[in-house]
Amino acid sequence: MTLNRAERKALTRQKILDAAMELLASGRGLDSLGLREVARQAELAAPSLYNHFPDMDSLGQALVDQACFRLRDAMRQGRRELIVADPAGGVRDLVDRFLAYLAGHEAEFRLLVQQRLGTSASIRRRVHRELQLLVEELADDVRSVGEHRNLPPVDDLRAAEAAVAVMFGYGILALDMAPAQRRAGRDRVVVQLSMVFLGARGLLGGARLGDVLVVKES
Amino acid sequence: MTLNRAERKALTRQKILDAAMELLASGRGLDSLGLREVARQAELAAPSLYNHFPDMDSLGQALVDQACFRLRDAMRQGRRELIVADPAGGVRDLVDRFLAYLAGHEAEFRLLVQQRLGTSASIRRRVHRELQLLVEELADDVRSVGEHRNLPPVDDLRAAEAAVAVMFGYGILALDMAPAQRRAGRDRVVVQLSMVFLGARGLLGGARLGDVLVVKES
DNA sequence: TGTACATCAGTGAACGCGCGTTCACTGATGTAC
DNA sequence: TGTACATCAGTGAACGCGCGTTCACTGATGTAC
Repeated sequence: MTLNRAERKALTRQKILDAAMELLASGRGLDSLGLREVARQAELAAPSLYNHFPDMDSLGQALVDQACFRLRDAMRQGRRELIVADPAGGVRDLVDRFLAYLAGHEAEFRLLVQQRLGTSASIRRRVHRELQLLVEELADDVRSVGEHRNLPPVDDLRAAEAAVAVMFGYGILALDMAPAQRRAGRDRVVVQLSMVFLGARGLLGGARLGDVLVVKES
Repeated sequence: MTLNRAERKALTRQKILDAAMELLASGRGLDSLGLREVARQAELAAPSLYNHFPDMDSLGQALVDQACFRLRDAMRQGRRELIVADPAGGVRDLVDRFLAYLAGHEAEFRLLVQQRLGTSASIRRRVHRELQLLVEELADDVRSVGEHRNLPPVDDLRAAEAAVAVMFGYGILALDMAPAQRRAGRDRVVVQLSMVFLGARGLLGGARLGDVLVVKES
């Protein structure tokens, strides 16, 4: 396992990214990271960072890219397992996947959510695009459930958007919770996503707000 | 209109807060604001700030307090007008109030949302408490609609939470939109809130995900 | 395989700069008599 | 009302500090022959 120059360089680059994530893990914001501070954490001389990133902004970009990649990777694990056979189980599974991601990638989640409102327009767009992909994948799942069960169609994109908003909203609160408390919130999110998906079917079925909905006899 | 010393001091304090908000309005984060920078914007000498705030953290607290106050103030305007007579109109009205708030208080909204994930635990709690109050007021409205129309009860707190999550999620996206585009998104949010509230009724009516809901004949 | 040269990731010293904070001071406002 | 003193919001100069960045340099790795 003797490495050539390019491989060593890639390792150092990753060491820098890891060092920056460690600093972010303490709750800091991307804007407040200093070059010297990251270098210190990575056990490198400050000027060395210039061999890998022209400035702190592009380091930030790289961090966000990495976090985006890992979010989608995590949310894809085990997708579409139960949902067709058991929509309610599918929602629970979705929430559990999200909670598992959150438990394992807290700092990255915080980074992504923070950067939806960050200073850099390009990073904001990057994160929004990533979340849009998440929404679209979820919408696909919603649609395929409906098709396999011969349910009336549904505005799946809107429903998926709302579902992601609910999950992320809970994720933000969960960052300040102890693990047990987090798990206790699971049912709450499951209920809220159920509201969204049930309501989405009802809405395209012609219901209006204020109507009483009942299960259709089949 | 000759002012005494305390009144002048209060004015200067507000001038400092306004200066800080102006800096934040350009998209900057609270952490990155410097004391000298704020002093410059407020047209004061740097040490003057110490006469009003012991440090930058407490200036941040004051900014967040102000933003919290204005958010609830704005969201209360015209509350409960239409909702009892016309639930769908009530949702539209809710969304419009939120969009009006957003249009008029962009920097404050950004500040609040950023600080849900900020460095200061006390500020995070402050914002979360404020949003919780917003949720509870909305839940009250949802409940009163149900009561006046003899609808089955509903998990109004959960529904209101989901609704606020959806609105805020849209608000974040809207910060990067032109005004016309923002208004165009109104219907999308209205649809999503309708999903939530309709689904909430269905859910407590015993429906499960995957069921088809129809309007109950009365 | 051996040798001479090129590349380039990482270094330590140095720079100028703006930061937060302190201090003694100013002068207008407020208070006591 | 007038006078003497106290208060205190705001100031300008000065401090030490860590920052981002530049530079010439080192020495291991890679390449050409």
